Amino acid sequence: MAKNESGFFELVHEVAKLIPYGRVTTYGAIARYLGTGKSARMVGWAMNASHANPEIPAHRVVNSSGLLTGKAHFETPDRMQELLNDEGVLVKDNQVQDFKELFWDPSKELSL
DNA sequence: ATTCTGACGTGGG
DNA sequence: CCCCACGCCAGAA
Repeated sequence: MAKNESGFFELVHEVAKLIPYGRVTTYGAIARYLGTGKSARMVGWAMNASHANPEIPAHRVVNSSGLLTGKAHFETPDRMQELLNDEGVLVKDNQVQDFKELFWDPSKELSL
């Protein structure tokens, strides 16, 4: 693993796997951490490949608003909220409660 | 090479 | 609060 995969996914996947239990992050935060900057779309897109990597908690990745935008891409639309709820992350109307507190910024946490 | 599409982000009306 | 447009860049057809 960690064999310098030139693939953009690999970078996103590794960061996603670093997301602590019961925490959430945003596409933009990951994109920023990778240096992609504004290309937050690429992050979400890379998450599409996460289907091949069950170790990647895509449910912990939400948009800047804390909305479960990618829930539609899960096995079932309710699966994402279900998983988050199981981790202690309260979700209401596709929106993460206390998102600000649960927000885990890689470029910030990993930078310490 | 060209075109299109995105699980986004930010800003403006 | 809602809707629209632009930027951004990597990969697939």
